[in-house]
Amino acid sequence: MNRTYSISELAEEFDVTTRTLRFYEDKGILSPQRKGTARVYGERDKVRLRLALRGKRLGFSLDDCREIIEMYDPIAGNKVRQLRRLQDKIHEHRQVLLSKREDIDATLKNMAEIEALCEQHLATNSNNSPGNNS
Amino acid sequence: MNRTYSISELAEEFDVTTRTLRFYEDKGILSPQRKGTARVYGERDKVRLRLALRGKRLGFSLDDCREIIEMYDPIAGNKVRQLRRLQDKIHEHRQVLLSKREDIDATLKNMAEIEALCEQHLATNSNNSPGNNS
DNA sequence: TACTAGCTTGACGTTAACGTAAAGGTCAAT
DNA sequence: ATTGACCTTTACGTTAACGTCAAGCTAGTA
Repeated sequence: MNRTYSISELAEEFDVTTRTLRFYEDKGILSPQRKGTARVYGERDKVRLRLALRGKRLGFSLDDCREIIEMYDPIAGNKVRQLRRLQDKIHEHRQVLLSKREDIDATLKNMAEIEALCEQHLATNSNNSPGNNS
Repeated sequence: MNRTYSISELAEEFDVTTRTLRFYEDKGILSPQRKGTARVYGERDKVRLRLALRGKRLGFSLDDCREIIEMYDPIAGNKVRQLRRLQDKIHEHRQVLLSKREDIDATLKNMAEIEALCEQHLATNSNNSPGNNS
């Protein structure tokens, strides 16, 4: 249990390069243990990497990703002030995420419209289309 | 009707710089008319710019954005082959969009979980918290 | 012991998406 | 006719997110 991973193992599992993993470490996203000089990644790193890549897919910068990931960090022992700040951050990010989802839904709707036009044209043209029917 | 816009008018309306508009023209996203050497933007340009910015917010590259935008172009007169290719593109993009939406929903869910923990800690700490209550 | 596989730290190169200055054209108003 | 507010093109600069060597350490194996 509590398996660990070498840099190339982790890279292969997430389909990124080792360069990327070292770069993310520089950016404060990953912080593997060391065995001698070699990096040793654990569960925590896997989770954070997964979150970072998810953030990237949504168009967030790595700095944004780090900010978001840090919100997942242990809450226990936090002062009230810090908890309130965390709440604020959550609300901000939620707004961004919701507006992104609206963008997606609008785009999906457009796609559906185009697709409908597409099928309509295919229906009217399929009977008497000039030229190739290969 | 059919108002036109100077480059700085359009830039202000969409809160981008004129450099960005010229850059998008280089990228084939915008193609304004000319009055002398000056650019004159119309409705079509506004639509395409809006689509491009929406794509960017979702993390698409400008090249991707152009591809997507071109799917909105007039369908009339297309051969069956091209209509089928358009359908394929739509299906591809729909998959990408749907997976992005899953990422968003997963993140929103995480946020909700963190928020719950947050409020839980605030509830248990609010009575006997040490230190400042400013 | 020599070799290979895998790890390390630099450090310079690259691409996308602009920023930013330079040098100049145009047109209405003073 | 000169000023000022725009516009133009050209071109070099910048930032993020890595890619791509180079040079060297290190642990297991033939």
